[in-house]
Amino acid sequence: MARWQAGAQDQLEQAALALFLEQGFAETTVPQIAARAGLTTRTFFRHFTDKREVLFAGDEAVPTSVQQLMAQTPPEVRPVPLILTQLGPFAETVFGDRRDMLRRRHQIISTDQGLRERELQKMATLRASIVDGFVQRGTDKLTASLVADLAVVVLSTALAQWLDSVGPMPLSTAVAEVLAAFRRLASEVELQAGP
Amino acid sequence: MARWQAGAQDQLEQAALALFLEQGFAETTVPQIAARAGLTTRTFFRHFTDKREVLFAGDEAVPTSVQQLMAQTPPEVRPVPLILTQLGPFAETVFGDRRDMLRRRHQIISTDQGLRERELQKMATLRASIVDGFVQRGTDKLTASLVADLAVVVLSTALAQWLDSVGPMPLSTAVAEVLAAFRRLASEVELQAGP
DNA sequence: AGTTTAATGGCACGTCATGTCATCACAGTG
DNA sequence: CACTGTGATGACATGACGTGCCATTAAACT
Repeated sequence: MARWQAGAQDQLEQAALALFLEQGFAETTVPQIAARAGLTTRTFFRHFTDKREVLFAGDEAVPTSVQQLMAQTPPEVRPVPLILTQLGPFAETVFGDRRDMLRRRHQIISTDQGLRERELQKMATLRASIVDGFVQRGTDKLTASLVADLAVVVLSTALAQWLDSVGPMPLSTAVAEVLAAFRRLASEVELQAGP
Repeated sequence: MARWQAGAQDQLEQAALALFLEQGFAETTVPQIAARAGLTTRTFFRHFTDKREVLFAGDEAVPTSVQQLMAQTPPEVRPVPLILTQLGPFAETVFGDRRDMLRRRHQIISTDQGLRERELQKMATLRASIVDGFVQRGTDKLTASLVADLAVVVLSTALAQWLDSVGPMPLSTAVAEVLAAFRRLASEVELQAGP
Protein backbone atom coordinates (compact mmCIF):
# COMPACT_ATOMS: atom_id res chain seq x y z
CA MET A 1 0.00 0.00 0.00
CA ALA A 2 1.67 3.11 -1.22
CA ARG A 3 1.88 5.54 1.60
CA TRP A 4 2.52 8.71 -0.33
CA GLN A 5 -0.33 8.87 -2.75
CA ALA A 6 0.42 11.70 -5.12
CA GLY A 7 -1.45 14.89 -4.34
CA ALA A 8 -2.62 14.41 -0.80
CA GLN A 9 -3.87 17.95 -0.81
CA ASP A 10 -6.00 17.39 -3.89
CA GLN A 11 -7.39 14.21 -2.42
CA LEU A 12 -8.42 16.08 0.70
CA GLU A 13 -9.98 18.89 -1.29
CA GLN A 14 -12.07 16.57 -3.42
CA ALA A 15 -13.13 14.48 -0.45
CA ALA A 16 -14.14 17.59 1.46
CA LEU A 17 -16.06 19.12 -1.42
CA ALA A 18 -17.97 15.89 -2.00
CA LEU A 19 -18.86 15.47 1.65
CA PHE A 20 -19.90 19.10 2.04
CA LEU A 21 -22.26 18.72 -0.90
CA GLU A 22 -23.61 15.41 0.34
CA GLN A 23 -24.28 16.20 3.98
CA GLY A 24 -23.48 19.86 4.51
CA PHE A 25 -20.46 21.68 5.91
CA ALA A 26 -21.32 21.69 9.60
CA GLU A 27 -22.37 18.05 9.51
CA THR A 28 -19.08 16.95 8.03
CA THR A 29 -16.21 16.25 10.42
CA VAL A 30 -12.53 16.48 9.62
CA PRO A 31 -11.96 12.79 10.42
CA GLN A 32 -14.59 11.96 7.81
CA ILE A 33 -12.78 13.99 5.17
CA ALA A 34 -9.45 12.48 6.06
CA ALA A 35 -10.85 8.95 6.01
CA ARG A 36 -12.34 9.40 2.53
CA ALA A 37 -9.02 10.72 1.30
CA GLY A 38 -7.23 7.76 2.88
CA LEU A 39 -5.34 9.99 5.29
CA THR A 40 -5.47 10.97 8.93
CA THR A 41 -6.93 13.95 10.72
CA ARG A 42 -3.50 15.21 11.64
CA THR A 43 -2.46 15.26 8.00
CA PHE A 44 -5.53 17.30 7.09
CA PHE A 45 -4.43 20.04 9.45
CA ARG A 46 -0.96 19.98 7.95
CA HIS A 47 -2.38 20.98 4.57
CA PHE A 48 -5.11 23.33 5.78
CA THR A 49 -5.01 25.58 8.79
CA ASP A 50 -8.64 24.85 9.57
CA LYS A 51 -11.70 23.08 8.24
CA ARG A 52 -12.94 26.11 6.33
CA GLU A 53 -9.71 26.76 4.51
CA VAL A 54 -10.08 23.63 2.40
CA LEU A 55 -12.68 25.50 0.34
CA PHE A 56 -10.32 28.37 -0.39
CA ALA A 57 -7.19 26.50 -1.36
CA GLY A 58 -5.57 28.01 -4.39
CA ASP A 59 -6.68 31.53 -3.59
CA GLU A 60 -3.18 32.39 -2.47
CA ALA A 61 -2.41 32.73 -6.16
CA VAL A 62 -4.82 35.62 -6.58
CA PRO A 63 -2.87 38.26 -4.63
CA THR A 64 0.29 37.16 -6.40
CA SER A 65 -1.42 37.60 -9.73
CA VAL A 66 -2.53 41.07 -8.65
CA GLN A 67 1.00 42.04 -7.76
CA GLN A 68 2.34 40.91 -11.12
CA LEU A 69 -0.36 42.69 -13.09
CA MET A 70 0.08 45.95 -11.21
CA ALA A 71 3.85 45.81 -11.52
CA GLN A 72 3.61 45.25 -15.26
CA THR A 73 1.28 48.19 -15.86
CA PRO A 74 3.13 51.38 -16.88
CA PRO A 75 3.71 53.72 -13.93
CA GLU A 76 2.02 56.66 -15.62
CA VAL A 77 -1.35 54.90 -15.62
CA ARG A 78 -3.38 56.47 -12.85
CA PRO A 79 -5.23 54.34 -10.23
CA VAL A 80 -8.79 54.69 -11.47
CA PRO A 81 -7.99 54.06 -15.14
CA LEU A 82 -5.86 51.09 -14.10
CA ILE A 83 -8.81 49.47 -12.39
CA LEU A 84 -11.23 50.35 -15.16
CA THR A 85 -9.05 48.78 -17.83
CA GLN A 86 -7.44 45.88 -15.97
CA LEU A 87 -10.19 44.57 -13.75
CA GLY A 88 -12.13 42.86 -16.53
CA PRO A 89 -9.19 40.96 -18.05
CA PHE A 90 -7.88 40.14 -14.59
CA ALA A 91 -11.18 38.66 -13.47
CA GLU A 92 -11.48 36.73 -16.69
CA THR A 93 -8.09 35.08 -16.38
CA VAL A 94 -8.38 34.31 -12.67
CA PHE A 95 -11.97 33.13 -12.45
CA GLY A 96 -13.30 33.02 -16.00
CA ASP A 97 -12.70 29.37 -16.72
CA ARG A 98 -14.20 27.74 -13.67
CA ARG A 99 -17.72 28.99 -13.24
CA ASP A 100 -19.09 25.57 -12.37
CA MET A 101 -16.56 24.97 -9.63
CA LEU A 102 -17.16 28.45 -8.21
CA ARG A 103 -20.89 27.83 -8.30
CA ARG A 104 -20.59 24.62 -6.30
CA ARG A 105 -18.34 26.36 -3.84
CA HIS A 106 -20.67 29.32 -3.49
CA GLN A 107 -23.57 26.98 -2.86
CA ILE A 108 -21.71 25.50 0.09
CA ILE A 109 -20.44 28.82 1.43
CA SER A 110 -23.90 30.33 1.45
CA THR A 111 -25.10 27.73 3.95
CA ASP A 112 -22.64 28.53 6.72
CA GLN A 113 -21.88 31.78 8.50
CA GLY A 114 -18.34 30.77 9.29
CA LEU A 115 -17.68 30.16 5.63
CA ARG A 116 -19.19 33.50 4.67
CA GLU A 117 -16.87 35.16 7.16
CA ARG A 118 -13.89 33.42 5.65
CA GLU A 119 -14.94 34.53 2.18
CA LEU A 120 -15.08 38.12 3.38
CA GLN A 121 -11.63 37.67 4.83
CA LYS A 122 -10.34 36.45 1.48
CA MET A 123 -11.76 39.51 -0.23
CA ALA A 124 -10.08 41.64 2.42
CA THR A 125 -6.79 39.93 1.60
CA LEU A 126 -7.27 40.70 -2.07
CA ARG A 127 -8.09 44.28 -1.17
CA ALA A 128 -4.94 44.54 0.90
CA SER A 129 -2.78 43.31 -1.96
CA ILE A 130 -4.34 45.86 -4.29
CA VAL A 131 -3.67 48.60 -1.77
CA ASP A 132 -0.11 47.40 -1.50
CA GLY A 133 0.27 47.42 -5.26
CA PHE A 134 -0.92 51.01 -5.47
CA VAL A 135 1.28 52.17 -2.64
CA GLN A 136 4.26 50.63 -4.40
CA ARG A 137 3.30 52.64 -7.46
CA GLY A 138 3.50 55.81 -5.40
CA THR A 139 -0.20 56.31 -4.78
CA ASP A 140 -1.15 57.96 -1.50
CA LYS A 141 -2.75 55.67 1.04
CA LEU A 142 -6.23 57.16 1.07
CA THR A 143 -6.56 56.97 -2.69
CA ALA A 144 -5.09 53.49 -2.74
CA SER A 145 -7.58 52.40 -0.12
CA LEU A 146 -10.63 53.82 -1.85
CA VAL A 147 -9.68 52.58 -5.30
CA ALA A 148 -8.96 49.12 -3.93
CA ASP A 149 -12.36 49.15 -2.30
CA LEU A 150 -13.87 50.19 -5.59
CA ALA A 151 -12.16 47.31 -7.34
CA VAL A 152 -13.26 44.73 -4.79
CA VAL A 153 -16.84 45.98 -4.77
CA VAL A 154 -17.10 45.88 -8.55
CA LEU A 155 -15.45 42.48 -8.71
CA SER A 156 -17.67 40.99 -6.02
CA THR A 157 -20.81 42.37 -7.57
CA ALA A 158 -19.82 41.18 -11.02
CA LEU A 159 -18.96 37.73 -9.71
CA ALA A 160 -22.34 37.49 -8.02
CA GLN A 161 -24.14 38.49 -11.20
CA TRP A 162 -22.03 36.13 -13.24
CA LEU A 163 -22.61 33.14 -10.99
CA ASP A 164 -26.29 33.95 -10.91
CA SER A 165 -26.64 34.25 -14.68
CA VAL A 166 -27.88 31.35 -16.78
CA GLY A 167 -26.51 31.64 -20.29
CA PRO A 168 -22.86 31.43 -21.35
CA MET A 169 -22.08 34.95 -20.18
CA PRO A 170 -18.42 35.97 -20.03
CA LEU A 171 -17.27 37.34 -16.69
CA SER A 172 -15.69 40.35 -18.36
CA THR A 173 -19.13 41.32 -19.62
CA ALA A 174 -20.50 41.22 -16.10
CA VAL A 175 -17.61 43.39 -14.95
CA ALA A 176 -18.31 45.85 -17.74
CA GLU A 177 -21.98 46.03 -16.82
CA VAL A 178 -21.28 46.65 -13.16
CA LEU A 179 -18.72 49.28 -14.09
CA ALA A 180 -21.30 50.99 -16.28
CA ALA A 181 -23.79 51.01 -13.43
CA PHE A 182 -21.13 52.39 -11.16
CA ARG A 183 -20.31 55.09 -13.67
CA ARG A 184 -23.91 56.31 -13.57
CA LEU A 185 -23.77 56.47 -9.79
CA ALA A 186 -20.45 58.26 -9.89
CA SER A 187 -22.00 61.07 -11.89
CA GLU A 188 -24.57 61.53 -9.13
CA VAL A 189 -21.84 61.65 -6.53
CA GLU A 190 -20.24 64.50 -8.41
CA LEU A 191 -23.40 66.51 -8.92
CA GLN A 192 -24.09 66.50 -5.22
CA ALA A 193 -21.55 69.10 -4.22
CA GLY A 194 -20.45 69.12 -0.62
CA PRO A 195 -20.78 72.25 1.58
CA MET B 1 -24.65 35.04 48.10
CA ALA B 2 -27.01 36.49 45.59
CA ARG B 3 -27.28 34.18 42.66
CA TRP B 4 -28.74 36.58 40.16
CA GLN B 5 -26.35 39.46 40.11
CA ALA B 6 -27.98 42.18 38.06
CA GLY B 7 -26.66 42.45 34.53
CA ALA B 8 -24.91 39.19 33.98
CA GLN B 9 -24.28 40.15 30.38
CA ASP B 10 -22.59 43.41 31.34
CA GLN B 11 -20.46 41.60 33.88
CA LEU B 12 -19.31 39.16 31.24
CA GLU B 13 -18.58 41.93 28.75
CA GLN B 14 -16.47 43.89 31.19
CA ALA B 15 -14.62 40.81 32.38
CA ALA B 16 -13.89 39.76 28.81
CA LEU B 17 -12.70 43.20 27.74
CA ALA B 18 -10.39 43.46 30.72
CA LEU B 19 -8.90 40.02 30.20
CA PHE B 20 -8.45 40.54 26.47
CA LEU B 21 -6.50 43.73 27.16
CA GLU B 22 -4.46 42.12 29.92
CA GLN B 23 -3.40 38.89 28.25
CA GLY B 24 -4.73 38.94 24.71
CA PHE B 25 -7.77 37.41 23.06
CA ALA B 26 -6.39 34.00 22.11
CA GLU B 27 -4.76 33.56 25.51
CA THR B 28 -8.01 34.18 27.34
CA THR B 29 -10.32 31.23 27.86
CA VAL B 30 -14.06 31.37 28.32
CA PRO B 31 -13.86 29.77 31.77
CA GLN B 32 -11.55 32.62 32.79
CA ILE B 33 -14.05 35.22 31.65
CA ALA B 34 -16.91 33.45 33.37
CA ALA B 35 -14.93 33.08 36.59
CA ARG B 36 -14.08 36.79 36.73
CA ALA B 37 -17.73 37.61 36.17
CA GLY B 38 -18.71 35.20 38.93
CA LEU B 39 -20.58 32.97 36.50
CA THR B 40 -20.08 29.67 34.74
CA THR B 41 -18.90 28.82 31.27
CA ARG B 42 -22.31 27.56 30.28
CA THR B 43 -23.87 30.87 31.21
CA PHE B 44 -21.39 32.73 29.03
CA PHE B 45 -22.58 30.81 26.00
CA ARG B 46 -26.17 31.57 26.89
CA HIS B 47 -25.48 35.29 26.49
CA PHE B 48 -23.05 35.13 23.56
CA THR B 49 -23.09 32.71 20.68
CA ASP B 50 -19.31 32.42 20.76
CA LYS B 51 -16.22 33.88 22.34
CA ARG B 52 -15.78 36.54 19.67
CA GLU B 53 -19.30 37.87 19.87
CA VAL B 54 -18.73 39.37 23.31
CA LEU B 55 -16.78 42.17 21.61
CA PHE B 56 -19.65 43.03 19.29
CA ALA B 57 -22.55 43.06 21.71
CA GLY B 58 -24.80 46.03 21.12
CA ASP B 59 -24.14 46.17 17.39
CA GLU B 60 -27.57 44.70 16.72
CA ALA B 61 -28.87 48.22 17.28
CA VAL B 62 -26.99 49.58 14.25
CA PRO B 63 -29.05 47.90 11.52
CA THR B 64 -32.21 48.91 13.35
CA SER B 65 -31.03 52.48 13.41
CA VAL B 66 -30.36 52.28 9.67
CA GLN B 67 -33.85 51.04 8.99
CA GLN B 68 -35.40 53.88 10.96
CA LEU B 69 -33.30 56.55 9.30
CA MET B 70 -33.99 55.29 5.80
CA ALA B 71 -37.70 54.96 6.47
CA GLN B 72 -37.88 58.52 7.77
CA THR B 73 -36.14 60.03 4.74
CA PRO B 74 -38.59 61.32 2.08
CA PRO B 75 -39.12 58.81 -0.72
CA GLU B 76 -38.15 61.27 -3.43
CA VAL B 77 -34.57 61.46 -2.17
CA ARG B 78 -32.48 59.37 -4.53
CA PRO B 79 -30.00 56.75 -3.23
CA VAL B 80 -26.73 58.57 -3.76
CA PRO B 81 -27.89 61.90 -2.29
CA LEU B 82 -29.38 59.98 0.64
CA ILE B 83 -26.01 58.49 1.48
CA LEU B 84 -24.14 61.72 0.89
CA THR B 85 -26.37 63.67 3.25
CA GLN B 86 -27.26 61.08 5.88
CA LEU B 87 -24.08 59.10 6.35
CA GLY B 88 -22.28 61.78 8.33
CA PRO B 89 -25.05 62.43 10.86
CA PHE B 90 -25.76 58.70 11.11
CA ALA B 91 -22.15 57.86 11.89
CA GLU B 92 -22.00 60.67 14.39
CA THR B 93 -25.01 59.50 16.36
CA VAL B 94 -24.12 55.82 16.30
CA PHE B 95 -20.38 55.96 16.93
CA GLY B 96 -19.54 59.58 17.63
CA ASP B 97 -19.68 59.50 21.40
CA ARG B 98 -17.55 56.48 22.15
CA ARG B 99 -14.25 56.87 20.40
CA ASP B 100 -12.26 55.60 23.36
CA MET B 101 -14.27 52.42 23.67
CA LEU B 102 -14.03 51.80 19.93
CA ARG B 103 -10.30 52.38 20.10
CA ARG B 104 -9.82 49.79 22.82
CA ARG B 105 -11.96 47.35 20.90
CA HIS B 106 -10.11 47.97 17.66
CA GLN B 107 -6.83 47.41 19.42
CA ILE B 108 -7.99 43.96 20.46
CA ILE B 109 -9.59 43.08 17.13
CA SER B 110 -6.45 43.92 15.21
CA THR B 111 -4.51 41.22 17.02
CA ASP B 112 -6.66 38.27 15.99
CA GLN B 113 -7.69 37.06 12.56
CA GLY B 114 -10.88 35.49 13.83
CA LEU B 115 -11.94 38.81 15.28
CA ARG B 116 -11.13 40.62 12.06
CA GLU B 117 -13.32 38.15 10.23
CA ARG B 118 -16.15 38.78 12.62
CA GLU B 119 -15.80 42.51 12.14
CA LEU B 120 -16.06 42.07 8.39
CA GLN B 121 -19.17 40.01 8.98
CA LYS B 122 -20.68 42.82 11.02
CA MET B 123 -19.99 45.29 8.25
CA ALA B 124 -21.63 42.87 5.84
CA THR B 125 -24.67 42.81 8.08
CA LEU B 126 -24.80 46.59 8.04
CA ARG B 127 -24.46 46.54 4.27
CA ALA B 128 -27.31 44.07 4.00
CA SER B 129 -29.60 46.26 6.07
CA ILE B 130 -28.78 49.26 3.87
CA VAL B 131 -29.53 47.22 0.77
CA ASP B 132 -32.79 46.17 2.34
CA GLY B 133 -33.66 49.76 3.16
CA PHE B 134 -33.09 50.83 -0.43
CA VAL B 135 -35.05 47.95 -1.87
CA GLN B 136 -37.95 48.90 0.37
CA ARG B 137 -37.73 52.40 -1.07
CA GLY B 138 -38.15 50.96 -4.55
CA THR B 139 -34.53 51.05 -5.65
CA ASP B 140 -33.44 48.32 -8.03
CA LYS B 141 -31.18 45.68 -6.55
CA LEU B 142 -28.02 46.48 -8.45
CA THR B 143 -28.14 50.14 -7.53
CA ALA B 144 -29.05 49.30 -3.95
CA SER B 145 -26.08 46.95 -3.75
CA LEU B 146 -23.57 49.38 -5.16
CA VAL B 147 -24.74 52.35 -3.12
CA ALA B 148 -24.73 50.25 0.04
CA ASP B 149 -21.18 49.21 -0.76
CA LEU B 150 -20.29 52.84 -1.27
CA ALA B 151 -21.75 53.72 2.11
CA VAL B 152 -19.94 50.94 3.92
CA VAL B 153 -16.63 51.72 2.25
CA VAL B 154 -16.84 55.40 3.11
CA LEU B 155 -17.95 54.67 6.65
CA SER B 156 -15.19 52.12 7.25
CA THR B 157 -12.53 54.39 5.84
CA ALA B 158 -13.77 57.35 7.83
CA LEU B 159 -13.90 55.28 11.01
CA ALA B 160 -10.35 54.14 10.46
CA GLN B 161 -9.13 57.70 9.94
CA TRP B 162 -11.11 58.91 12.92
CA LEU B 163 -9.80 56.24 15.26
CA ASP B 164 -6.30 56.90 14.00
CA SER B 165 -6.49 60.66 14.47
CA VAL B 166 -5.11 62.34 17.54
CA GLY B 167 -6.96 65.59 18.16
CA PRO B 168 -10.64 65.99 19.07
CA MET B 169 -11.80 65.42 15.51
CA PRO B 170 -15.52 64.88 14.95
CA LEU B 171 -16.41 61.72 13.07
CA SER B 172 -18.64 63.64 10.69
CA THR B 173 -15.58 65.60 9.59
CA ALA B 174 -13.77 62.40 8.76
CA VAL B 175 -16.79 61.22 6.78
CA ALA B 176 -16.86 64.50 4.89
CA GLU B 177 -13.17 64.24 4.07
CA VAL B 178 -13.46 60.70 2.78
CA LEU B 179 -16.49 61.69 0.75
CA ALA B 180 -14.52 64.52 -0.78
CA ALA B 181 -11.72 62.18 -1.72
CA PHE B 182 -14.22 59.80 -3.19
CA ARG B 183 -15.78 62.61 -5.19
CA ARG B 184 -12.45 63.33 -6.84
CA LEU B 185 -12.12 59.67 -7.80
CA ALA B 186 -15.67 59.58 -9.07
CA SER B 187 -14.84 62.28 -11.58
CA GLU B 188 -12.07 60.09 -12.94
CA VAL B 189 -14.42 57.18 -13.25
CA GLU B 190 -16.66 59.26 -15.43
CA LEU B 191 -13.97 60.63 -17.67
CA GLN B 192 -12.78 57.15 -18.51
CA ALA B 193 -15.51 56.21 -20.98
CA GLY B 194 -16.08 52.53 -21.57
CA PRO B 195 -15.70 51.01 -25.07
C1' DA C 1 24.07 0.49 0.95
C1' DG C 2 23.89 4.34 3.94
C1' DT C 3 22.25 8.97 4.90
C1' DT C 4 19.22 12.70 4.72
C1' DT C 5 14.90 14.96 3.95
C1' DA C 6 10.12 15.43 4.12
C1' DA C 7 5.53 13.76 4.57
C1' DT C 8 2.67 10.97 7.32
C1' DG C 9 0.77 8.24 11.46
C1' DG C 10 -0.41 8.16 16.07
C1' DC C 11 -1.29 9.96 20.51
C1' DA C 12 -2.20 13.38 24.08
C1' DC C 13 -4.13 17.53 25.28
C1' DG C 14 -6.62 21.95 25.79
C1' DT C 15 -10.32 24.74 24.17
C1' DC C 16 -14.71 25.64 22.14
C1' DA C 17 -19.51 24.89 21.84
C1' DT C 18 -23.91 22.39 22.75
C1' DG C 19 -27.46 19.31 24.86
C1' DT C 20 -29.60 18.01 29.01
C1' DC C 21 -31.31 18.13 33.52
C1' DA C 22 -31.33 19.84 38.22
C1' DT C 23 -31.46 23.88 41.06
C1' DC C 24 -32.44 28.28 42.72
C1' DA C 25 -34.44 33.19 42.76
C1' DC C 26 -38.26 35.84 42.11
C1' DA C 27 -43.15 37.10 41.03
C1' DG C 28 -47.77 36.23 41.41
C1' DT C 29 -51.75 34.04 43.63
C1' DG C 30 -54.78 32.29 47.11
C1' DC D 1 -47.81 32.63 54.75
C1' DA D 2 -47.75 28.71 51.64
C1' DC D 3 -48.06 27.33 46.85
C1' DT D 4 -46.90 27.53 42.09
C1' DG D 5 -44.93 28.97 37.76
C1' DT D 6 -41.39 31.11 35.12
C1' DG D 7 -36.86 32.03 33.89
C1' DA D 8 -32.00 32.31 34.68
C1' DT D 9 -28.23 29.71 36.34
C1' DG D 10 -25.31 25.56 37.86
C1' DA D 11 -23.48 21.23 36.83
C1' DC D 12 -22.23 17.50 33.94
C1' DA D 13 -21.44 14.97 29.69
C1' DT D 14 -20.17 15.05 25.09
C1' DG D 15 -18.27 15.87 20.55
C1' DA D 16 -15.63 18.51 17.36
C1' DC D 17 -11.75 21.56 16.53
C1' DG D 18 -6.97 22.49 16.44
C1' DT D 19 -1.95 21.88 18.10
C1' DG D 20 2.35 19.87 20.04
C1' DC D 21 5.23 16.08 20.03
C1' DC D 22 7.66 12.13 18.48
C1' DA D 23 7.97 7.84 15.89
C1' DT D 24 7.67 5.93 11.28
C1' DT D 25 8.16 5.48 6.51
C1' DA D 26 8.84 6.76 1.55
C1' DA D 27 11.72 8.98 -1.57
C1' DA D 28 15.79 11.40 -2.92
C1' DC D 29 20.55 11.99 -2.54
C1' DT D 30 25.63 10.33 -1.94
